[in-house]
Amino acid sequence: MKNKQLTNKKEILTKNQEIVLKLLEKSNEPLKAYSILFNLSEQGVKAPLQVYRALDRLIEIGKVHKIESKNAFVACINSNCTANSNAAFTICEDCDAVSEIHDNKEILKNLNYLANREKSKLNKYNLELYITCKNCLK
Amino acid sequence: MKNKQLTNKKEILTKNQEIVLKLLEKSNEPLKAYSILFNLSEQGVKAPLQVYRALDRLIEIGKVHKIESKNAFVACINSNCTANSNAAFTICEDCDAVSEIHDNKEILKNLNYLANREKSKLNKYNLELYITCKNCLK
DNA sequence: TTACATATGTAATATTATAACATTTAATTA
DNA sequence: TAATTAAATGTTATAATATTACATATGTAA
Ligand SMILES: [Zn+2]
Ligand SMILES: [Zn+2]
Ligand SMILES: [Zn+2]
Ligand SMILES: [Zn+2]
Repeated sequence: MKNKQLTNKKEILTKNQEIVLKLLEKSNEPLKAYSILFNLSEQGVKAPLQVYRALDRLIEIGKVHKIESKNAFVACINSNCTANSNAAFTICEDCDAVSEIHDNKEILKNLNYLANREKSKLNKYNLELYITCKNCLK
Repeated sequence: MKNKQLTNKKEILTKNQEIVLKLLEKSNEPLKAYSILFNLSEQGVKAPLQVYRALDRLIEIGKVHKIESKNAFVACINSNCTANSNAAFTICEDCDAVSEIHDNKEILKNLNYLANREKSKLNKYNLELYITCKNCLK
């Protein structure tokens, strides 16, 4: 048996998706698409499209998020995102450190309220908090 | 007296800033930088830099916001943004309508809480709510 | 097998944004 | 006022980000 049977088809990744995700997971900062491309050139990734296509899919299934204000990509560390595509990040304006916010039930509740107030339906959200982080405040 | 005296120096706009802001204010949707450029070509705006420089400044003083996930720009409709650079938007996934959220005190309170929880200081935030709007829900 | 959908490869090109440097205009100050 | 400095503008080129279009390959279902 080549590929073990998975209950969730979404979790079967193709080769390109796999190596892009691996790279993002071992990176400690968001990576840009062309940086991913250069990093993976020895693994057969030779064109922007290979990267963008893999990223598109990974984002679609919630394994990767795009930090819109940075045009950069991070692996998701919050198992819950897979379900709803929501994401919330803090971005330190001093040291550029980016981290995903885990416990965001309260946020979601508020945002749902905001959307409902205008009689519209919230599908997903993107939240970027620009902060000065603990270390940089010292 | 050519220019009336203003208490807040920030509100004196240069020619390019003025015409870019005017265009955004009369537009009913976010505009992309190159769309602004083409729109203003007859008014002497001939190079991307003229647009980007004006936008940078307008964003800095809170008169314009960038919708990061669309690389597009809108005039601020919330007098309060000038002070804090915060912005929150709803974006309809069906009809692309974008609108700025006015009353966001509650959001700010929540986000401050999130930042404080991690012992960091919130400087500003960018929030994009992807919704299905009132009209498109019908 | 055939038919279909999905994934991949490749080249070209579109879109968004900035760097570098020259010139002009406005604001300060000697 | 003239001289000095700072801010804004103009212009060209180029960098960085992302997509289109089309050819080929691979996997799946009938
Ligand atoms: Zn996540
Ligand atoms: Zn920091
Ligand atoms: Zn605003
Ligand atoms: Zn709509």
